[in-house]
Amino acid sequence: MSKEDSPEPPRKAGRPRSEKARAAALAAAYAILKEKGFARVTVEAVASRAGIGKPTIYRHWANARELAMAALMAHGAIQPGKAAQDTADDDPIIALEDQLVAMTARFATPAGRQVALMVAAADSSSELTKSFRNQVIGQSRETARALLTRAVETGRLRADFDMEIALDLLHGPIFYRLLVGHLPLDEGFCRKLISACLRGLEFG
Amino acid sequence: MSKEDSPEPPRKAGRPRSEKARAAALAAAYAILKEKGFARVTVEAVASRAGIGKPTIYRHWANARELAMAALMAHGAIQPGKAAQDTADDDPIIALEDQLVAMTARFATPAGRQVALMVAAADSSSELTKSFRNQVIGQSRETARALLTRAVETGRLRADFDMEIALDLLHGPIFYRLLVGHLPLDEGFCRKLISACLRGLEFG
DNA sequence: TAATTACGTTACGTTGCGTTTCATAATGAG
DNA sequence: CTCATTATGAAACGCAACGTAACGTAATTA
Repeated sequence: MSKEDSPEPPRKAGRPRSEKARAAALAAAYAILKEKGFARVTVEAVASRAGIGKPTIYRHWANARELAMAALMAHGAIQPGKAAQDTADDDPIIALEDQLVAMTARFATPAGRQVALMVAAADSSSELTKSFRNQVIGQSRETARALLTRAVETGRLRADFDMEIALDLLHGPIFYRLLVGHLPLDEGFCRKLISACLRGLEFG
Repeated sequence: MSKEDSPEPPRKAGRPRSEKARAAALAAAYAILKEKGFARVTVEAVASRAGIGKPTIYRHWANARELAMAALMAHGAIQPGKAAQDTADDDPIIALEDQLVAMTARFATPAGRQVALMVAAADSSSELTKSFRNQVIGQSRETARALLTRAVETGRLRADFDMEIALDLLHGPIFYRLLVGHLPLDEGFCRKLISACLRGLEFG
């Protein structure tokens, strides 16, 4: 259920799309992305570097932003790091902390900030955008959701909170500091944030 | 202490900058911003509409983004709404709720989303960006900070939390939903968010 | 073999950028 | 008053990238 990419290849008439050209475009886009940043991933630069034609790129993606998102997804540069699950302590709370700290560290870089910005600025109506959003933010949410659920089941947390709100509570402030940049986004902040989420501001 | 705009006008030699041209640019930029959105605020469009020259615009602002930010600030389109303070209940917690709900309502629009996106995407090294950020997010934070402080003083909240963390806890998730758009950003969310912040996820 | 579709190349028109040049206008200094 | 200084609007520039169209060619199905 994880890969229903092509239910069936209906094999139309005519010359098939070149998978080689597609892969070359993704590779070139990813290379430019890493070397020169998001703004330099232009259709013309990718076409030139990949040795393919511009029209071919437009046959596969709507514009350079979508191509950049596709390149990031294709190269798995957004994966939440399975290390989080390896490090998973018996205590789901500690595991949650570790996972959020790791996620923060991955995003608190110029490249990570660009990825977050791409999510924020992307055209919401595009299917590719939705996939990208799911990879960038959905993954971390699902991991956190599982840990919170386990924490509730083992009696470490109350059970009467709204799960989506809780996830926003944990992730929102990180995203906020990352993009607004009003205050530093470091591990100390991340840990204090989690602590505050758990304890709340009121008297117990 | 609120307007130390020009400590002194050092009156250099030569023709002075045309305040009329400056105002025309800001007005035209704001009009285009409202009518056609942020992306259409180009230096050429503003110059044409304002009846001024492109070089004049570049003499005042570094690029179209900064001009757009300046236009928004000049027209006070970002003010936090003093209504929040008027509505201020005796109970600072209720006042805080009202203020955050009002802020959310203002931002949960296409225009508000654009403003948030401008903050996120702006060049952090620019002074104008910092001013803009202060107007967009600083204002609401200061209001919330005052209310939280009052709530602590009147014994409604614990006093051992980190104020900046608390402010991020309240604002971050709103900003997050606004820009990521994974789930709706409405008043119900806003109120549940505040409730969760106050209570925390742990047992009391 | 014919129809169909994608390929890479090349070229096109468009938009917007940021800069330069120009003659002209407005100010302060001498 | 005259001069140096600086800003103005107008026009034009070269640059980059956009997205599209026109080719002739290659690959595939019917």
